[in-house]
Amino acid sequence: MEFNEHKPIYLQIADNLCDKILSEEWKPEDRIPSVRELGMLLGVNPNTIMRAYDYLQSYGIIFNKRGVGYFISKEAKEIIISVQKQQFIQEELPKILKRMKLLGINPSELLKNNLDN
Amino acid sequence: MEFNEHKPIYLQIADNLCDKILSEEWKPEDRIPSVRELGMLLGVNPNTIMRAYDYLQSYGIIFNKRGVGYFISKEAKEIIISVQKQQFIQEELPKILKRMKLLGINPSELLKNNLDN
Amino acid sequence: MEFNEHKPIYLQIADNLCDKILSEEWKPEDRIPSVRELGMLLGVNPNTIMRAYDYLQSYGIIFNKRGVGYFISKEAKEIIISVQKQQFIQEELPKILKRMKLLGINPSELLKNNLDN
Amino acid sequence: MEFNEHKPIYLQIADNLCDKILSEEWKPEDRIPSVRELGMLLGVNPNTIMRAYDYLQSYGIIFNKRGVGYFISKEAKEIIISVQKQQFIQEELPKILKRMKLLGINPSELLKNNLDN
DNA sequence: GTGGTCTAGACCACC
DNA sequence: GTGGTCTAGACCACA
Repeated sequence: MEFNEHKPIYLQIADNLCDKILSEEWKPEDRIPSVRELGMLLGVNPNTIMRAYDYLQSYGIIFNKRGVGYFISKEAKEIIISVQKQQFIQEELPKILKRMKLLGINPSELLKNNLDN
Repeated sequence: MEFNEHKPIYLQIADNLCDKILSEEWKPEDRIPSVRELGMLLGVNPNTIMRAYDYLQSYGIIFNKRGVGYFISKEAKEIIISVQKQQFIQEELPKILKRMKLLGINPSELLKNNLDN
Repeated sequence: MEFNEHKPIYLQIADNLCDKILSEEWKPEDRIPSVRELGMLLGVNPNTIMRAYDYLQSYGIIFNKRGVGYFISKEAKEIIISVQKQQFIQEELPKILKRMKLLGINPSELLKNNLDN
Repeated sequence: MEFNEHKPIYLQIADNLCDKILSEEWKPEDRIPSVRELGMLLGVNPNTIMRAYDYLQSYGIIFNKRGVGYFISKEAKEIIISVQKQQFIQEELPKILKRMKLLGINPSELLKNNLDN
């Protein structure tokens, strides 16, 4: 895994996990790697992994069984979608459309070329 | 003006000015507010405004008359468009579309509801 | 059984057993569940149950017959009361009252509504 | 400030700040000490202070002005009271009363001796 | 100056 | 073995 320059690593790790949940690579009740394991794997300090897990737990996306590890929660996928979808549609989309308008980019035309991806 | 959590304030201020240039609220040769004025207005440290102006000046979007103030350059609009357009299409758009896919948002449908804005 | 966030599970299990002794759901000479049984029942590692039993045994609340199991001791109830009562009154109560004061909760009023439980 | 053995330092620091807000030693819009300052003052690592501040910010009790510092939010007091009061009454109080009953402590009598504090 | 992130490494309680 | 907390110290971007 390679990290983007300007976004905190722990958030990138969290996002990555969310993507894997959305794509169902990780499913509810799955145990995710321990902070140490994943730290080794990614070449990152366990504390940083911890922070990512903390972040996800605060949203109810993962949960902890004490002394055992972290697990994907049952509602993980719905939570992620609802949080991100709402944020995307209410906050980001208007900005994007406004910006396209200012830049003179026509959304409809654009889509013709990009929908195949 | 409200500031986004994770983006530097000076960039947000610069973006805001660009938007006003694109929408022709500011036109070539217009004098923009002094660093102090704008700082007061936005409740922001003048140094931060300075940084935004520096940034815009480095792109040739605004220029400085010593002892007088900052002004919009003649080519401001074209510069902004050329820079932002290619960045938008090449870097941001793919990410946006990928994300919409993951979230199960259909771009074409979305547009029907949003084109009126 | 659900476990509190910040208190060790083994202590919560021990407390729970004490409550059952105080309420006489468990009586002297009763045999309590084996470590394995209770572990299964609570979805908890048997070691954790063991630790709870060890803890209670160290206070003389339960005792072990080798190869047979754990049993409630004759003096269990008195021991629990004497230990917990003084700890409650000397240590916890002052904190509780102080906190209620800060939160603007009036102890006397509260009791009127709660004494029926 | 002295720290309790078994509760995380960062939470004790957060609680302490809450107490000061409740008692109006700190008021809305006040700037609280920087993480470094308070770290020095308490003989604690700045990271630990940071964690306490993070925690409080997540409840909206304090907020950050970037590059400037942390400030008490307008609603700080109400937030603290509502959070703690609800937790106290709904979660802790029933346990306390149940425990007193089991231990044979009479709430009404107790109050007579303690209300003077 | 401020906070924010990250590392390396330690120690601890708990399972 | 697991997570959780803490320290010391570094580096960075931002105001």
